[in-house]
Amino acid sequence: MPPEAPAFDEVIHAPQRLRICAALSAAHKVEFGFLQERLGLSKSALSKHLSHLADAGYVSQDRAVRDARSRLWLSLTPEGRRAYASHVRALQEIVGSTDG
Amino acid sequence: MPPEAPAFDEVIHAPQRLRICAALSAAHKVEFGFLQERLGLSKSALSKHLSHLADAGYVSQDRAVRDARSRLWLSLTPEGRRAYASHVRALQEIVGSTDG
DNA sequence: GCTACTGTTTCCGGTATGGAAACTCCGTCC
DNA sequence: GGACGGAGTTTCCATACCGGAAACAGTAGC
Repeated sequence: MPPEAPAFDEVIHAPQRLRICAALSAAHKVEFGFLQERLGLSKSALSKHLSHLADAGYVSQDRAVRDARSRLWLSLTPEGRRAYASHVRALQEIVGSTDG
Repeated sequence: MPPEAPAFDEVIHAPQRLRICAALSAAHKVEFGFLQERLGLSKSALSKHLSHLADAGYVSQDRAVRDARSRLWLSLTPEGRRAYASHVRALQEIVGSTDG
């Protein structure tokens, strides 16, 4: 199966969501609190970004108990992985030969 | 001189401005009309984005006559090139090992 | 001066963004 | 079971961004 054409995705492109997707793409699951601390976001801001990504079908949520507390675990859906990879390709296409 | 640390730049990151910077980085000078057609932007939108970049010191403007018309030529300032390259590095750092 | 073309600025409506605070849920503990 | 506290969510609000349309300004040529 050939890779689909790069597609610039405004939902993913927003700075914080790009970071969120990058973090999620590097792992199977990531805890809400870990993301929050890593990105330096408030709970409400992170929650809103995650809702945004979930509405797009890019992120799925799971609850699990750790340290006697229910916690939220996030992961990219297959569609989310595709969209993220596609967006990264779109970025690479835009910056082209730019020598970072 | 070692390359400066990657710096994520919100001014550059906006989708259209990222494209503008990419286009400018690939050439010495680019005509307003060429940019407009290439990016599919309205005159006002492009003008505003260029003002934004110029305010940040990233873009310089030059007027020259071609075909009996005064036209605007745009180019990245040295600072603009640095900031753009730095932003691209920041993006690469974020997406990390993502296989585009 | 008048016209035509190149950009710029203003006006306006729609939307994104983020912090603070109120609120919901749920597991723990007594 | 009821109180407590942590984990996220939603609401409220204020700010900023964004883009189209239209009015405006500057310049070249007649």
